Amino acid sequence: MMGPRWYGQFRGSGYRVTVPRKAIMDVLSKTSKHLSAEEIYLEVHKVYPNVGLTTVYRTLELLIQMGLVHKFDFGDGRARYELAEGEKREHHHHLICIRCKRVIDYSDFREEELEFLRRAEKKLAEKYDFEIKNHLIRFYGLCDKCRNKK
Amino acid sequence: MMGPRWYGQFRGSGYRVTVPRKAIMDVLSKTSKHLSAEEIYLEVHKVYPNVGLTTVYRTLELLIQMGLVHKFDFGDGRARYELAEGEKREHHHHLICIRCKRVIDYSDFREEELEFLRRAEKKLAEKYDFEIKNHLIRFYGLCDKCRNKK
DNA sequence: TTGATAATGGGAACCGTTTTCAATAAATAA
DNA sequence: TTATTTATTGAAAACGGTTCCCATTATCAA
Repeated sequence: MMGPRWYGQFRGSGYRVTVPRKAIMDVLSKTSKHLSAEEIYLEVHKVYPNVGLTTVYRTLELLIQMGLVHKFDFGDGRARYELAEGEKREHHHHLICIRCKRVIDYSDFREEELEFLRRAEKKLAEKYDFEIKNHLIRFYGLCDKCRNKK
Repeated sequence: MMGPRWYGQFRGSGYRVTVPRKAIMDVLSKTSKHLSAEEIYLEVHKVYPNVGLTTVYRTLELLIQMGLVHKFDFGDGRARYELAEGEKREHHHHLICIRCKRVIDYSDFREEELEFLRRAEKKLAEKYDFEIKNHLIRFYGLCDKCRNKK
C-alpha cells in the first residue's frame, strides 16, 4: 500500500504516517474553505473522536514545514489553513471584504501576476540580493453584497 | 496651537487629542521599524512612565480606524504597527526572510506595481464586483545574509 | 513479531490582547 | 478662568488561541 504522494515524503523524512495525520490531510483535501485549527479538529473529530486538538496543531505545523499546507492570518484572531497548491488546489490569492470579512479565493490574471513577479524577482535580487521563494498578494475592499448595501 | 494634521481629524470625529495619543504618534513618526504594541509601550514609557499598555492597544486600534496606522502580522505571534504612508512614510511592501525572519521594506518598481494593480482592479471589479480599497504584497525568501550561509 | 522511538492526548501553562470599572483629564460653555 | 460634560485612562483580571509537559500508545524497519 503506497498511498498518496505525501506518505513517501513523510517516511523519507523520518516521519510516520499516522491516523490523525491522514485524517487531517483528508479534511484539508476535501474542502476549499479556510479552516481554523479548531474547525479542522471538529471535522476530524466526527470520524476519530479521540484525536486531540494538540495533535491538530502539531500536525499542521509539520505539514507547513513539509510545504503541504499554507497558513494564513486574515485578522480574526485565529490562523487559517489551506492545502498548498497541487493536484487538488490551484495557485490562488485572496480578496478580503473589509466589511463582512468574507474571504474570496481568486486565481485570475495569472499572466499579469507572473509577469509582475518576474520583474520583482529580478529587481529584488539585484538590489537586496534577496531570493524570492514565495509571495503573498491580497486585496482588501468591498464585496458585491457590501458594496450594494448602505 | 493647531498642531499636526491628525489633531483636526481626531477632533472632527469627536475624539480628543491626549498626551498618550500624541506620544504614541510621536514614537511611530520617528521610526521606520515595525514595532509591536509592547515596544511602542516601552518607548512611550521612557517619556511618560504612567501611560499604560492598555492605552497603547486602544490608541493603536483607533489610529488604524482613522487610517493613520497599518497593522501587520509577520508570523512571530505579535502584531506590528507602522505609520500609514503620508508625509513621513512612503508606500512600501515587505520582504520577509524565512530563515532569520528579518523584515525589509522596499518601495521599488512602483510602476510595475501600479500597472499590475490597475489590471487586477479592473478584472476583479468585472468578475466579482469587488471594489479594491487596499492591497498587500509580500515576498518570502532568503535575505543576503542567509543566502550566503550554509 | 518485536523493539526502538516517534507520536499522541489531556490538561496545564503561556502570552498577546481585550475587558472592566472607578478615577482622571480634554473640550466646550459660561 | 472656571465649571461641566463625558471621552479617556490605568491597573488588574479575564480571555482565548496556541504551546508545552509527560506518561501512554502506535508506527514501522528489521
